[in-house]
Amino acid sequence: MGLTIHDIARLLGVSPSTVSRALSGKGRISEATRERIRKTVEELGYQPNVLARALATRSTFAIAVVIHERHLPLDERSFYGVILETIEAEVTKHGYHVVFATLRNHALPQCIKESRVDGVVFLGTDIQSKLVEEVKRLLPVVLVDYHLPNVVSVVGDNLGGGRLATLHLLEHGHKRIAFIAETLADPSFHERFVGYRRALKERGIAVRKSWVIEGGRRPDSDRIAMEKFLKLSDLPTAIFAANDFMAVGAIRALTQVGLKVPEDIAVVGFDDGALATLVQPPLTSVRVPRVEMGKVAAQNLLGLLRGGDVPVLSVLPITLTIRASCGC
Amino acid sequence: MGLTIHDIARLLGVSPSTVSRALSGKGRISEATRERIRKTVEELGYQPNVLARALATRSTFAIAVVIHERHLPLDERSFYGVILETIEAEVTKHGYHVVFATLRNHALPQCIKESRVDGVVFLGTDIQSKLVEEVKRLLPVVLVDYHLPNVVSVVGDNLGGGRLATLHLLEHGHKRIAFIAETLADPSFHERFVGYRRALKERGIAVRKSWVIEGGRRPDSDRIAMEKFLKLSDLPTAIFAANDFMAVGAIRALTQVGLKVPEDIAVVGFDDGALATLVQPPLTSVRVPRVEMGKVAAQNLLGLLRGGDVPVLSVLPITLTIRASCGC
DNA sequence: CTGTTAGCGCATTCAA
DNA sequence: TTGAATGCGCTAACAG
Repeated sequence: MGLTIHDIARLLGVSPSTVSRALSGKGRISEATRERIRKTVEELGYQPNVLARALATRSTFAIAVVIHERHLPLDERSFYGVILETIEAEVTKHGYHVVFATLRNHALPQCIKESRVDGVVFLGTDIQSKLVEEVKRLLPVVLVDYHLPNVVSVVGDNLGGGRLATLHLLEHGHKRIAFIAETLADPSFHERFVGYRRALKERGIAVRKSWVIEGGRRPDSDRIAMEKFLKLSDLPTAIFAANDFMAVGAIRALTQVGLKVPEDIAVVGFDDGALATLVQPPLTSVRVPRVEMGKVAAQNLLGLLRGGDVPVLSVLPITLTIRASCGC
Repeated sequence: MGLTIHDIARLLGVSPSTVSRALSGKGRISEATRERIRKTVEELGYQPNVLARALATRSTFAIAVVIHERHLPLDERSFYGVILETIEAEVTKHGYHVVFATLRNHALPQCIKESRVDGVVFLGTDIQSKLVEEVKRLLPVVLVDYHLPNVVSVVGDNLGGGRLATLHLLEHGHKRIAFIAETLADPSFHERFVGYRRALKERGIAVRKSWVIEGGRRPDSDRIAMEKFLKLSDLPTAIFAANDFMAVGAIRALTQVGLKVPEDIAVVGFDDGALATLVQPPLTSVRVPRVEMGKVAAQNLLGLLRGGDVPVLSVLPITLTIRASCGC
């Protein structure tokens, strides 16, 4: 703190630019003086001033991780915390920092406007493509858990996962399978629904509209959905829930009215997070590779920052974690 | 982007410093020229370069929110995501940004070393006081969910909450109340335990050591603890869990062996997060004011940055959210 | 009230 | 291989 490149230059009887070169590794410099400089830098605990460096080089060594306000709160129902944490861990290895920001009212986050960051990761859906295009003109952008044409995106295989879960229930002999979600307006949930639909189609089973149930975007979405479900005249024998939150709500609602899971009604969820092992029976759930998503997103953004070539769309493989709620 | 203070100065036939003054609001300037400047700045969409500004003023308008790696992952069991998000929302109002960082191996986070931030919020326990002292010499520091002497700290009333929960069970007529936690080595959990002990003492009931059960710091801590619990020769009639995660695990374990909650054994948790309404029966739980904690932490740090006076210890009041698991 | 001057700390030309 | 000079964009002290 306070110690500058001039101080250690003067101390060693060299010029500031020599010190700069020694530290940045750019430009030719003799091994001897480099070692001398490195040594005293070490001893004195000199820390380069990143602000000055950023001003001179026009790069901040910081990235923004931006989450849409719709995905808040970042509470027990969200898995974006894990992704954030993974991105931080990954970019930190390469000397980068993470600025955490929220996307409010579709307004360009201040940290992007102010060029406080070298690149941006957007977490979650519902980000207007116009906005993404605007940011993309300024900085490298990576989308996570969402995708847009011509923007580097990292997603889990929602469609494949939805299909996998549904096929698993079909293999258990279920032919009457309901699909419940908070809302199909959410692209991820909709993709899972398409997977469900595809699996049924493959087995020649028609989709019954009344068995596709939305609870709405609300805290008690699970209750609303299950109220609708329990009012059905001919109850399905299985439920595929678009996420674990809804699946857990389903199990609770079913248990409450005396229906046994999985004997009376089987349940499969989607996410395979901490909730899955919290319920009784333990939840069979499609595993969303959140850690991998964070890692790939970070690596892709770092790739873009280096000017490298990066796959536009990374669809990460998804697996089914089998526990008891499906009847296995 | 690219547009500088010189550009708009030249455009208006004034000097750069005049523009600077107009924008910063510092120094005297005529209302007329200020308005002229403000107008063209608006029209041209000029964005001051924060890096240059930071270099000149030595203030970054960014704060760090640092979480100890022990509290990772930031998954469905953590409530620090909410606190992070609240802090971001709060400081954003005042033009500040949030750098998210992890405390690894008790090493000073890079963003602090590099003076990328003006202040620091530490989230969670287990932060070595030596480290905090070191940071405090460099920057204003606020602790959340933890406290240290002479450091501005924001905590929930863990002791009061533990007492409240235990008293509630006592009022239900329970005299045999177990306490389960991941570990008493965690200061928050220990405080909750002290509250439990105090409540029992107040009613002249002795603490039975075998009824104070730790599951350890592990993902399946709840299972371990409940295994121990179910092996007790004389089963308590109530459980006070140090957090909702353990409470939910308790309910699951009890249900699994055919014990009814709350009829056979009552359960009270601590946190009152999203998990509490996810289980059956819904969990009676001590509400940790996470949003308030985040807000107060942010406001206190902003206060310190302004050089104001700020309370060293803020103990936020805690309430009991009564649902069904206690027998009410 | 406004313009001039001199840094903030570092990177990067260009000479030597 | 090294040093001197210049600039990154803004703020602040000092004149005027």
